[in-house]
This record gives sequence, C-alpha cells and structure tokens, in this order.
Amino acid sequence: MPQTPRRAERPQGNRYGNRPTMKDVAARAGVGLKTVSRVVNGEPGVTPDTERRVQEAIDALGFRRNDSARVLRKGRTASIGLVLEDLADPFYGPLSRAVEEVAREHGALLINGSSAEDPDREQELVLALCARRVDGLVVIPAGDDHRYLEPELRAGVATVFVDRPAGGIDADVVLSDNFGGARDGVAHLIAHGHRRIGFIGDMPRIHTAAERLRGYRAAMEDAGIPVEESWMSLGVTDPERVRRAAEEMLAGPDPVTAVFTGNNRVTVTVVRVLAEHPRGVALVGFDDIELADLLRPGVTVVAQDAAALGRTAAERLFRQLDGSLLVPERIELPTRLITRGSGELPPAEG
Amino acid sequence: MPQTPRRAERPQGNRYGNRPTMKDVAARAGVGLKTVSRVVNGEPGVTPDTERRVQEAIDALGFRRNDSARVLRKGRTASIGLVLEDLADPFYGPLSRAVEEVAREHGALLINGSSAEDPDREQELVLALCARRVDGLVVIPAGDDHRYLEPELRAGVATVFVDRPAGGIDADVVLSDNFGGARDGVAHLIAHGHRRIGFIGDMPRIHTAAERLRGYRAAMEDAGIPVEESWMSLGVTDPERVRRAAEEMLAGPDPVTAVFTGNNRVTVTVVRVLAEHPRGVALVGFDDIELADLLRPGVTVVAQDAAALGRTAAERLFRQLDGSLLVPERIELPTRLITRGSGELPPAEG
DNA sequence: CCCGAGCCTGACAACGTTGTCCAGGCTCTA
DNA sequence: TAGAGCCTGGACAACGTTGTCAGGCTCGGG
Repeated sequence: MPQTPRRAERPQGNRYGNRPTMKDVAARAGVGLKTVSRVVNGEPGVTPDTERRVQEAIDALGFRRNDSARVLRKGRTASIGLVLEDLADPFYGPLSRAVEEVAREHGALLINGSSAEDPDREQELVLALCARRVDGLVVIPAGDDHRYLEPELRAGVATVFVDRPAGGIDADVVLSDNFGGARDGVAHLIAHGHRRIGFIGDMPRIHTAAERLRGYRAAMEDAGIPVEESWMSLGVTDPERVRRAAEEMLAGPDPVTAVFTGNNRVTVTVVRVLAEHPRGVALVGFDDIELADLLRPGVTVVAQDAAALGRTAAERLFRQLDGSLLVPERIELPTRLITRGSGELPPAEG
Repeated sequence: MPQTPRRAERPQGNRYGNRPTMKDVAARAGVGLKTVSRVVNGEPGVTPDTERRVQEAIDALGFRRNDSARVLRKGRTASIGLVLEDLADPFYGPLSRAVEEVAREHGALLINGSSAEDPDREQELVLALCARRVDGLVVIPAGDDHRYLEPELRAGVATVFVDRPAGGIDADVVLSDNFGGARDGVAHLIAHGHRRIGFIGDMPRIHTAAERLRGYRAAMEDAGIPVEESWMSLGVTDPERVRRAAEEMLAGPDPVTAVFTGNNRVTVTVVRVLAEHPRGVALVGFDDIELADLLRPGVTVVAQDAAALGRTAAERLFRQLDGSLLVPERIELPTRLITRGSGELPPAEG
C-alpha cells in the first residue's frame, strides 16, 4: 500500500532546508548524541571504530555542525565585526583585509558593514552586530556619540575604534597622526616658498578632517602666515563641489599657489583640476593614491598605513579578549611624507 | 548580616559577560517572558502601559536580543556570506560594497572572507559560513572543484558564483564577457596597426585568465596573425615577474609593439615599465584603474563593472531565497572598451 | 573467581528565543 | 445581570548543541 499515511513525517533533518543534525547522525551511526559531538569536535575518548562509523554517517548525510546552537551554548561566536565608512574606498579595503587576517589567526570570522558616513546607520550596524553577539567590534566611527555602546562594553564586548576616537565613552582607539602629518605636509609647501596655500577638506565634524585642518593652521602659524578664509573649503567632498572650490581658489586676483588636500578622494579630484590648469600649482595630499608616482608631476602625499591601522586595532581587540588588556589607550601611528614632485613645484606668481 | 550566603548566585544575566536576557527583563517589568518577546519584536497584543513598563526594563538593563538563540529557533540568520580573493584589491572593494547594499535592502548582514586565491582556504571559508548557517553564499571561486558544496545546495543554501564559474556543480554564475572583452581590446590594437602584440596574464587555471587568453588568440587569429610563444606570459602576477616578462618582450631583435595586460595589477606594473621605456609601446589593459585618464598617455582599458557584478549576483541570490528562481543560469555582463590614448599609439618599429 | 580501576558511552539539562495554546478578565449586548 | 466574545498575558515545548555525570564494559591483580 503505497498510500499508507506516515506517522514520522520528516525523513531526516527539519528546518534549515532539511539539514541533518547530530541526532540524525547518531541514529544512523547507532551511537549516542554526545558521541557524535565528541567526534565532530575532535574530543578524546572515542574508539577508532566508533569514530569511523560516526564519520561515515556524517559524510553520508552531509552533516555540518550548526554553529548557532553551538554559540548559544558556548557563549562565544568566534566572529568580530568591522564597521567602516565604505568598503569601496581604496583606503578601507586594505584596512579591512588586515583586520580579517588577524581575525583569521585567531580563528575568527569577520563581519563587515558600511556606514556610509551616516551616524544612524553606524549605530544600527553596531547594534545588529552586538545582537549577533560578535566577540568584538572594530569601529571607524561615523557619529560622535557612542554612549549607546555602554551596555555592550559592560557586557564585555571588546571594542576598538580606528581612525577616529569614540565620543562619550572611554575606549581604545588607534589612529594616524593626522595633525602632525598635515602640519608636515603644509610645512613642506611652505619650505618650497609657498605662502598662499589652499586647504580642501571634509566636514570638520569628522575628527580626522578637524585634525588635519588644525595641522594646516599650525603650520601656517608657525611660518607666521595669516590664513585667509577664501583659501579654505570644508564640507562635503563630492567631486563637483571640490572642483568648484579648487577653481575658485585658483581664480581671482590673489590665487593660491599651492593646495593641501584633506583625503584621497579630494586629492584625485584636485589632480584632475590641476591637470587642466595652465599654471604649475603645487599639491600635497593626505592619503597615498595608486599610480601617484606615474603622474607628471608625481603627487606628493602624506601617507598613512591603512593596513597597519587595521592590524594594530585587531591585535588590540584580541588582547582585550585574552583579558591581557585592561586600560583603554590611544595609539597614534606616524604618517610619512612621500615626495614625488607635485609638492616641490615653486610658486608660480600670477 | 551582610555575609549571608546568597542562594541565587547570579544577580542578572549569566554568560556572554553577564548579559541580561528576556527572563531578566520580564522579572524586572513584572510580566511574562513572552510579553517581552512581543515587545522586542513589535508584535501586536500588548497594552501601551505594559509595553512602556517592558521598554523601561529593557533600557534600564541594556538588554539586546540574542540573535543566536533567535536564529536557532527561526532557522534563518538574515546574513549572507561573500568569499572573494582579496578585499584589498580595488576590483573587489566595490563588488563587496554592492553585495552589501543589496543585502541591506533585504535586511541581511554580510560576512566577508578572503581566500587569497587558495582553493583550500576558499573551502574552509565557505564551510565556516555554512556552519554559521548563512542564508546564502556569493562565491568568487579560487578552486575549480566545488562538489563539497553539494550537501549545502541540497540543504537549500542559496548560492551564486561570480566572476568565474563553479566546478563540478550546477549553480548560478554571473560573470563578465572576458572572452569578448579581451578580443575587442586586442582587435583595437590590431586596428591601430599592431601585429606583434604581447599578452601578460594570470595562470590559465583561473577561468577569467583562460578566457582572456582565448580572446587574445581569437583576435589574433581573426587577423591572420600567428602568435609566437615569446609574446605570452602566463603565470603568477607579482610585480617583479611581470616586470621581467614585459622587459623581455620589449627587448630582443623582434620586440612586441603593443601589450595586452590581463588584469588591473598587471596593467599597473606594465604602465610602470612602459614609463621607463624609450619607445612608445601601445597598451590595452583588462580592468579599469583609477587615474588611468590622467596618465600620459591615458591608459586604454577593457572595463568591467565590478559593482554591477556584485549587485546582479546578490539580487539573484535573494531571488533564490524568495523561491522565485529555480533553474541555475549563466549571466554574462558586457565589458566596455575605454580609449584614452595608450591603445591608439601606432607601432614604433625598431 | 571476584573486585576495583579506568575507559567509553549515553541520558539529561541548559543556553535564550519564539510558536502554540490556554486561561482569565474585560466589554458589550440582550 | 448573565453570557458571549475578544483581548491580553503567561506556561510550556522546541530549536541543535555542549557540559555534567553516571552507568557499563573490559582488563588485571589479588
């Protein structure tokens, strides 16, 4: 009778699209549940013969341990979260990769999230990661208030901020010497005879942008050069706006003879503008850009080491998880001035 | 008596570094467990007054739902995995970001993994993601045998391959028209008078590399040009080796007058070599590179749209999860020849 | 031959959440 | 005022795994 109604409806497995569980494996191998668990986790105390039977059942059924259940039981997820601004930005790719590499050394997976520089989205992402009970968080903040993380910190979620400090909470932070780097870059231009130096950067509410601006001002002040408002553009850095800002600085009766750009995206745009510009205008940019050495003139930059930022942060994160790290610290990595020509152009008057 | 031994040892919460659970929230709010669950999930059937009490308890304790337990219960993780070669490569950043964006639209998180072009590592990553019960996988394969995925596919894990097809299994794949793009690029060089055209590409075991090589050969054959072995370099693409290969092609009694490069990394290296080279050597590269338009000459490339690859793959993935997609398909996206100068140089004899 | 030691093995509870189901209290109507 | 029906709230099991613990087996020594 082919139509006999079956009592046991599920042939094997169940949800998760019919995945076999340890129970199924145990049944097939004719052993107890716990024995399967032991084999799967390589625990001792299983006869080679039993182990073989279990292994065969595992292979036959295509069993894979359900880590959700494991996590629930064990309390550690072996995964960490990374929240950054935009993975498509060439600055963050290497950073993310460095974090991943350290995570891998510690047997952890990396969950990425892009905040798109939106504080709400940052918070949403961070909390989603916490709900998944990541063991730790590496955050490149978009917002400047991170008190929403207090319960997480109390609960023992390891946390390291990168590139910009946290707001309102006391946490580890790894960043570049934005102030010193910008000051050195601008000083470099001054040393080559420039006095009217433009600055195009991001919104000052972003910590890195503010620090770089501060470096610019410091260098100018050190040289006794009063800064004019018209030399500065601080704001959204979409190419169109940057282009206009650069063109305005270069026009008029008293144009700048050099420009300091506040990040890689701005630098690229300004390089384009200068390529169309008749006069030689000096340029130093913050962040290295690919192929900068092949342009004529080569683009002089203040380079930061994105991979080192990521690596340092991740290593600190895992040291927090080891328990070997107690007091939050601020770690500043040096920047490096790479001269390639564009920063060494002399001022061309008029 | 302050020293009275307490029976209930845990003040609230437990593992996970003392996180409060719904039980703790329920106790504090003086309601049942399920009521808390209802509030947390915004389910109907809770009086405003009760809801307020629960919400206060949640805020006071800093409760966050434990998604591990939720996943265990519900069977969906709302996360997808992306395995690619190297996140630090400028080709993969935008691709990953595009996948993330689609995932976000569907309320899912993205877990990234870099295989470093190592088949074992690819498998390790994919299986780790499956153990975490990601709902779906986007894979840029490093290996060419994916039969290890069979149990996962049977279990209903949505899977889309990108950039290169899967080996040994029938699965969705989204890729660029590598053959056509390379053929067009080489034909472009031929149209500008070149006959001795070099090809520097990756190991032919990589599908994209093989296809581009095939395109090169096809274009040459179409033009009736016999290809000489010494014009081709297929292998590891570290800068040093590429540099040597390029220099060899350009030296000797019968040097190439143009080079077709098989990917972005190779192109960059060859641009460097050509910059030092006295003769004008034409160049067309596969993959666009940043600032290519600012070099002199500008670098002519066959561009593929990394973001479109990622977006298309992710959208297909979620359509698989909807159940609205049944038969695996192969989707090929067109490439685009962008002429900027380097590909239009005439052959400079001797 | 009997007993103890040591090794395998499996039954059971627990992790934190959600789905099912039922009880109790309320309102509204006849 | 009583009954019907609705709405709110809670008890309970289940998801798949691992830690605890106890039972049964074998083997060797007395």
